[in-house]
Amino acid sequence: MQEHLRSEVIVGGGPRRPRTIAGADVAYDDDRGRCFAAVVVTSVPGMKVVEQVTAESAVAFPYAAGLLAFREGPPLLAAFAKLHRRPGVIIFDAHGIAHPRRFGLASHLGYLLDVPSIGCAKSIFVGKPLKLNEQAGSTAALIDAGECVGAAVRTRTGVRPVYVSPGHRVGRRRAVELVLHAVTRYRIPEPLRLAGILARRCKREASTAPRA
DNA sequence: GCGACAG
DNA sequence: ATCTTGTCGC
Repeated sequence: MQEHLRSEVIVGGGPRRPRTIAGADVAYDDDRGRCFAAVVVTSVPGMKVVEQVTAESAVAFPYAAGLLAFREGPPLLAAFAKLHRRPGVIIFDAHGIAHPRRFGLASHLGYLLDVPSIGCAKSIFVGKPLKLNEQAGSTAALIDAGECVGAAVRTRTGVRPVYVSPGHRVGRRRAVELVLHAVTRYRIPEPLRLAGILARRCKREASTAPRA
C-alpha cells in the first residue's frame, strides 16, 4: 500500500502563514489494550489552543518500524473526525517522507485528510544528518540514499534536535519553517507537545475511572 | 547472517 | 510508546 500511495505524495508548497497549526499524538494503555488519540489546534500567532479533541479505541495493530500508520492512523482519524475546523497544517509525532518507502505516517494521514502535513520525530528512522550547529533555529539536511528527505532541526539551544520531513503538500524548507514557527519554549513544537499532554491525560483519567 | 529499527 | 529515581537548570 505504501509503495503504491507514495506516488501520490506532493512534496512542495504549503501555507506560508497558516491561521492554525494542529498537533496530533497517541498515548497507550498496554494493560487495557486501549489507546487515546489527541489533536490540538492552535492559533498561529501565540500558539493558543483554538480547539482540541480526543478519541479512545482498542489497540488493533502492533508496533512495527515502518508501519506506524497502521497502528496510529485509525485512532488519529477517529479524533480528526471530531474536529469542527480544518487545520491549516498538521504536525505529526512521526516521519513524513523520511521513511524507507518515503511514506511515513505524516505523509499517509496528510494524504487521507488532504491537509498539508509535516512529520516531526524525536529520533531518526532513516538517513544521516549533516553537521548541525548548537544554536536554536539551526538546521542540517537529513540524507538517505543520496537524497534529502528532511532535516535535523535545533528547536532550542542546548537540546537534542527533532527530525522534520514533509508529509504531504508541504515542501522541505516550508516544513522546517512551520515547525520553527510552532515552537515556543520547549523542544517540541507547541501543538504537538500539547497533543501529547492531552493524550496522556485522557489515558490517565480513563485508567483512574472504575473498571468495566 | 548481522545490525538497525518512527512510536 | 511506557516505566522509573535522581539530577540539573531556569
